[in-house]
Amino acid sequence: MSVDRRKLIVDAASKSFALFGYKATTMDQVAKLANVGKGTIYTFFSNKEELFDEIMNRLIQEMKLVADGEYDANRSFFDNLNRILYKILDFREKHQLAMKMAHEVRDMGTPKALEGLNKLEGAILSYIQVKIQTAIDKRELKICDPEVTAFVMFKLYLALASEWQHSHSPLEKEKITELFQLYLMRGLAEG
Amino acid sequence: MSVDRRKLIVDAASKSFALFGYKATTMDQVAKLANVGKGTIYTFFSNKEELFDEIMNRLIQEMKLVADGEYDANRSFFDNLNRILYKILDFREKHQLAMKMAHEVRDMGTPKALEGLNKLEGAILSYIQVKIQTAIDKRELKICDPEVTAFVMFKLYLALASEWQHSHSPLEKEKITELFQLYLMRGLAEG
DNA sequence: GAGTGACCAAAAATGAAATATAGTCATATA
DNA sequence: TATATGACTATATTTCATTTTTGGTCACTC
Repeated sequence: MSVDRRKLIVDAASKSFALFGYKATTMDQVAKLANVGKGTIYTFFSNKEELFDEIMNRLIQEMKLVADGEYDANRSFFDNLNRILYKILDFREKHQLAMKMAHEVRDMGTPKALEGLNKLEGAILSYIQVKIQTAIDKRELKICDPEVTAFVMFKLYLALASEWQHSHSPLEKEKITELFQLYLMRGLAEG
Repeated sequence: MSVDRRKLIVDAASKSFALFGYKATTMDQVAKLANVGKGTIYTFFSNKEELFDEIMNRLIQEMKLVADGEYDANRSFFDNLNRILYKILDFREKHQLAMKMAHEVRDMGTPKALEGLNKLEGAILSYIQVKIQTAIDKRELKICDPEVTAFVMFKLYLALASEWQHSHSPLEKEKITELFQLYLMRGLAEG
């Protein structure tokens, strides 16, 4: 068989969405980047949104894979959290798509980009939530609402890994995992 | 003397900025609301921005007053934090200006609204930062970077008091202070 | 029959004319 | 004569008709 045209399209679209965002990525451009006729895209995806969905689902799946690959049921919640966080922070490039979506939502309000981000956020939150529930059952975490706790962990992650650098120099990933431990796990109270 | 025209203007502008935002508040409207000729506004404020600055400074000062009024050097950092947080959460109406600014920045990107919000955020952050440093010196808090810690506390506050309700029913203010204690102070780690 | 790009309708960008707004100042008022 | 004012102006914003771009189709090619 000849080259896998579907993969060509998905790869080209991935790059384009991450580089230019949802709106600024045109089907003509994707076709040209993938060295494929525009009509060919529509034999695999019924519209632009479906193509975008596939890319987002891939990102989500990839992050799950990274997390699952690092997760070890025999280790403690903190240990797993630390190592997964660390691994995820290594993927700053992979974050580029999510970053671009966030930017686009912020300064253009593209609805499809917002939808994609929400889906990603939802996937991350429910992943964390399950791990939290497990840790509570194992008496590793204090009793708490897993949904609120997952939400807080995610927001803390965003604050340290992304928002902080809006007005300061970025924190090292070692620093971020360390702060995570201090603030959320051990707590600030002395003694 | 006749009625205090300056106060009339500031009060009218306060209401209008909180109700309609920066951009949608016109000087004509403020003049009409204050029952004052438009030219009169310019005898007190050299332009719209200066009028807005005065309103923001009043908000900042008012919040400081609330915080300082509740602060008691003899009590613990946690105790003070809790009570101040509680008091601030009571002022949901007073937050309306800040909320409106946040909305306006989010979906119109008005630069002056952003500037105002940043000023408010900066004031809050440096206020918290000083209290944190004091608490560290008193060995009430573990040693930590007061700037990052103030930032994290502020973000946690925003997450619980504002962002959470974007996709869930709002948390009671009792719940918010309780979660603050759990996550940041005592920490999630069991045992 | 898988792959294509010229083609079309719909959406978005453009820009010029119409409107609204910040800021001024000659005049009114007390 | 101090202060207060609103008609006025220059600038910024909105509107809207026109042009351009783009998502999606389909008759045709290889």
